[in-house]
Amino acid sequence: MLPDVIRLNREFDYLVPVGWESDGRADRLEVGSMVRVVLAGRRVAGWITAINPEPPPGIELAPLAHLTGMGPSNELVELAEWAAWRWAGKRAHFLRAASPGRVVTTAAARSSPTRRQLQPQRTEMFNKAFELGTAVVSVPPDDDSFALALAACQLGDALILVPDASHARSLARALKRSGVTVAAGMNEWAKAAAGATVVGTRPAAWAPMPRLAAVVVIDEHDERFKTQSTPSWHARDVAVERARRRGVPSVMSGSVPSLEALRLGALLRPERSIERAGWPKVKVFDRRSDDPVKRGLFSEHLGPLLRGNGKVVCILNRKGRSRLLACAQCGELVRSIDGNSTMLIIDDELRTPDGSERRPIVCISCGATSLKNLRVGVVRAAEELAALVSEPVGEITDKTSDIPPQRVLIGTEAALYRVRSAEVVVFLDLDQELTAVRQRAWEQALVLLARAARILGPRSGSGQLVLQTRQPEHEVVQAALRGNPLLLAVAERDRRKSLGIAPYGAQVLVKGAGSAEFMTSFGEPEGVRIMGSQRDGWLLRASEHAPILDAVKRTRLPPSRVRIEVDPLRV
DNA sequence: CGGACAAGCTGA
DNA sequence: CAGCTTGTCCGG
Repeated sequence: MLPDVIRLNREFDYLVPVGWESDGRADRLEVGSMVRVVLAGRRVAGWITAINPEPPPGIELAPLAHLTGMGPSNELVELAEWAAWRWAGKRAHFLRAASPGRVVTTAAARSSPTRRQLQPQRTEMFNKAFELGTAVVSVPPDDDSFALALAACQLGDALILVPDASHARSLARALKRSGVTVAAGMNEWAKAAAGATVVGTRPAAWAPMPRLAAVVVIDEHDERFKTQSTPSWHARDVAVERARRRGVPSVMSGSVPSLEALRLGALLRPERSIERAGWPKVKVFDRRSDDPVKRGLFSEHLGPLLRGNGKVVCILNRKGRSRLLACAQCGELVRSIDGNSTMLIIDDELRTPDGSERRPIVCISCGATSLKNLRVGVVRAAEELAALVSEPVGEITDKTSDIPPQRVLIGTEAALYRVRSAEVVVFLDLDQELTAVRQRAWEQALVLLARAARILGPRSGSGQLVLQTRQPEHEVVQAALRGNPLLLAVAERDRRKSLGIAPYGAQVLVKGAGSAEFMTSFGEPEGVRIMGSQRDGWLLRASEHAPILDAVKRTRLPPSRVRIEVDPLRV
């Protein structure tokens, strides 16, 4: 058995108490069962990881103290071992994730609803996706994913992951109406353990699925699938690996296919005309061509557009503190030579955040020496916007619970998740998203645009997406403009390949008080590049995960804290 | 992780 | 040398 003690991370052998044979407990005991034992004088919880192992010689075994209840299946115990390797965590972390929240002694009886004849909405594309084994399907931004989920259910019990709890609820309800037996994520663990289709968010990747027949990951690009705390595992990757091991198909869907997904499976996309029709009309306002004197947060073309009748949502993300500089003369953003990072004024010169490039304070496109700071607070922006449209403006942030009644709203990206529909969505400062210091900044920017597209509706409707930017030629802008998310994927792939970052290379960050000690024990394994002291830690790089993760697994953990982050979003 | 026990430090 | 702190080892 493996104790539920993270630092311990070692298995111990115990005897099955004699009494358990007669009262049936021995029959319920299997790999994954949750038990309590006495270890070094104290009672600890843990999981059975092997039955009848060869105990080490010369040790007198103690009996198990208590059979708590059901736990992860044998299959999930093995998957937990893989995940512990993949994200440099401990098995106990993942076994916890795969265990029921409350004690479960027996699986619920499998309810067999009158399996109404399903109305198959199986489109050609989804069908083909399941035949491929592992596939990515590109869907329009406003796709509700019901058809894909239903197609999966027709193969048998399906594991269906969505990023959002309310989406999970509505999808579960819709599937039930179609006659599918559904368990709601880990909350209905016992029901899932009896055999059901599971619909849930990130934790549901670990739901018990005795008759798993297919895996579906909806909006696979969504960052909510990745945990914030260490080990920060990704539910999409867990679910796809789970399907692969089980030999069942997995299909990932989304309107902005991630490179990770494209690496895992083959891409299926609708005809271009259909794909394009799913995105709204897009207007791009090039801020560089605005009157340099009056240039504020709003393009001069914006006023007439916003004074109409429909609902308007303006997005101004305050997230991140990075300032953005532009030439006061020509409006060009101050960027590095390769254009990939923005520059800031440090010690009276321009520098990239990593310090690799520096130059005097001069605009490279026009030679002017006066720059201006583009950052504007959202409160101020709301006032200016109210003046522009001559009516009150409502504000939405991540703390807003009720949507303000005003016709015109301004807010952070949270607004895109609150508002259901709108006539116009304006990204007041798209450049802020495009230049954010995150590895997936571009992908995330397009995800936001897709989110906006969802509330605006398809091209055939009246919704309009407005982008204010100084980089109208940027792939993110072009992808939205043409309703072709793959335009960005292609550009991103080339960029990441050349930088050697995920999924075309592995990066592991080692931080914390014990990191120096850890690195001594880690050594210098073949195929791993060790980049010295990044801030307070080390960055390990390799062309793939295995050389780093195998070595991490072999490395002894020092007593003081070490934080190991696999494929960090910020480096 | 947390307990056990050993080696090291302090003060009378 | 008791009494306490700090370090290292180990659990079935």
